[in-house]
Amino acid sequence: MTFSSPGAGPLTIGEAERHSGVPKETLRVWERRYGFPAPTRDAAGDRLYTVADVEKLKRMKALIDAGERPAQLAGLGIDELAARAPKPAPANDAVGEWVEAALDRLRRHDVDGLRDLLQAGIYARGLERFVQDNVAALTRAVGEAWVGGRLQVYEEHLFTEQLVRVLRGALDGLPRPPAARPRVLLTTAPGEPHALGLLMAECLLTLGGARCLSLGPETPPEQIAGAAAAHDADVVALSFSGMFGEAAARAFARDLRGQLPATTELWAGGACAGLADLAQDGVRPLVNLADIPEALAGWRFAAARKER
Amino acid sequence: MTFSSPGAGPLTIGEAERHSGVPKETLRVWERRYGFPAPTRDAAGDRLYTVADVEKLKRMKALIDAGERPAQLAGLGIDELAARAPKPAPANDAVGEWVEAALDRLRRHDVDGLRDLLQAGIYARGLERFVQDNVAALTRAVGEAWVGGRLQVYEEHLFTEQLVRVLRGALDGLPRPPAARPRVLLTTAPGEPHALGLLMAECLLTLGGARCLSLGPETPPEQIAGAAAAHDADVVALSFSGMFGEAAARAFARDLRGQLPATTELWAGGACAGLADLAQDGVRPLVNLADIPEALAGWRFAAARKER
DNA sequence: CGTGGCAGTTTGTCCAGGACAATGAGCATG
DNA sequence: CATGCTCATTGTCCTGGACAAACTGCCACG
Repeated sequence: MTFSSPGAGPLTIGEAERHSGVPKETLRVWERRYGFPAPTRDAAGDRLYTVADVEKLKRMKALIDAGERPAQLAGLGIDELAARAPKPAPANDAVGEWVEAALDRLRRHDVDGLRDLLQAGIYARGLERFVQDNVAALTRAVGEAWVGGRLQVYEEHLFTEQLVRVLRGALDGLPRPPAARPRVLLTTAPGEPHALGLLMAECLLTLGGARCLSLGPETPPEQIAGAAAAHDADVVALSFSGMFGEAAARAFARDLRGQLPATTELWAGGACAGLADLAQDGVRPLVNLADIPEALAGWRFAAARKER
Repeated sequence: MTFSSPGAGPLTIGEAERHSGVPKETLRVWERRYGFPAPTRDAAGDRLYTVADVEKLKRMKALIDAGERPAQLAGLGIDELAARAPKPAPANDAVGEWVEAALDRLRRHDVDGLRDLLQAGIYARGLERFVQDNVAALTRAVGEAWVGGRLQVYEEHLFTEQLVRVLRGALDGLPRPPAARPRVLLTTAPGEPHALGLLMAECLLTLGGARCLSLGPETPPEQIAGAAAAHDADVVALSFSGMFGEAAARAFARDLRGQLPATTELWAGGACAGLADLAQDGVRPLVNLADIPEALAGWRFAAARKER
């Protein structure tokens, strides 16, 4: 594995895969079919991608994950791709203005100001509404700004870091009675590194009186099943971001469902498309964050009926 | 992408890659050269790996990352692989006993007890010595226990999660004067998802009076350079875990060094082998955590001399 | 007019078997 | 003992083809 110089010089296919998220096989087949990317070759005949190639690949992947088709996208320029990005909704209400203020501080690199604004949001609206409204709107806005090329990658990293910090701090302040029910095991599938959704869910679940245990991201299914058994979990909750493939999410959830005892519920939430269809497979889809309190109430109702 | 059923049934080569961490190309070439793994085929001729194959692959990868060679390992059984794992050092001193106590709670799934023990360690020894001695020894012990098959993957996840929680909490309690110097930008290279080392470094740096800004893991080099410029960083600090390749680490550090202004120092720490050689490339290697206060003092000395 | 099934197209993943550059090991020489 | 050289080991990349799953558009039917 050589890292070459992704900043100035050309990247190998492996580096292009890591930086863009598009697998090697797919890069080669796109080249064959659509003529993009069209990398030069080094002395050994290995492909060399430019930074601009990788930048365009990232945009393409974001749009494909949002439902577009590669054949339509490959011929477009980088600015035309940005034009296809979903338009940022105008800021009309209070949350919208708050989101704009946060984005503004992010763009001006005012890290402390951003953190203060996040923290102030919690105090002003309470943690539950903050997570459900402000955080949800803000992460969407940041994602859209990134796809549209109005935000650097490092600015997104910075944003995530500050949000994690504030949410973790809030979570530490909540009471966590050890005997609370349901006991919820939180994690993501392998290949899904985004842990922010997990943290948001943990906030709402803990607020709702559940006992949360987070494994962090990327736990293999048999390990999830093992952990659920060891910790006597009533519910396993998964988070799938919008970047995660629909088919992969369904296959993973179905597989995990098969490995869990029938008495353990499986919940799945996040921005991933087609989540609602999971209901057929014995998985409870949480299409938006407001479904979490509902799901908790549902579990408690069922548990109470079983008691009798 | 199908996820199949890694718990019960056979896995495709892509799933085997995701679950074992060994790339597809390497799986095929190992099969050709060493005869392991020897997957069956489905009707279409695609490889089908068993769960046992993947389990052995995980162990092999762990040992290879620790310096063993694949040709020696491929012929061994799963128990012989476990026997090759480094022996856990006997617990003689106070830290050793504390580590044993923590491992014990982890194995008994006493999450609250583990967190209390971690927290108590901070109070008893102070954050600086806690991070330098206890956390360093504990993470090493957990890594060894995992390679030796004495710890499940999910137990390791659980451990990391609790440690992150406690360290983040401690960090929130530290004063962070906005004007403090040096200003340190923290992150890892793409392909290095482990953020624990980053968090430990952030603790020690903040204790040492530096102003830290963490980007979280996996920031591309040009983005690091951009962030360093935007935030007027005096130092960029990278963390490379033991899983990260030596050559890749060097190439990445050298590349980044070239993109940073000469007045910005570049520090690199972590368990990655061959880190010390980076000194030739204008990178300051931090071979163990105790080097961090030293590096800070060195920067302050140089900065003071420049003032005059 | 809506709905379900069917053929055609698009798309991602996998295969074989060869090649090569970088790393590490073993050995000879100063 | 240190340094340099050669050889074996190892991971990554190549080509060009194949195929199954998902999605499209179309038509017939209720």
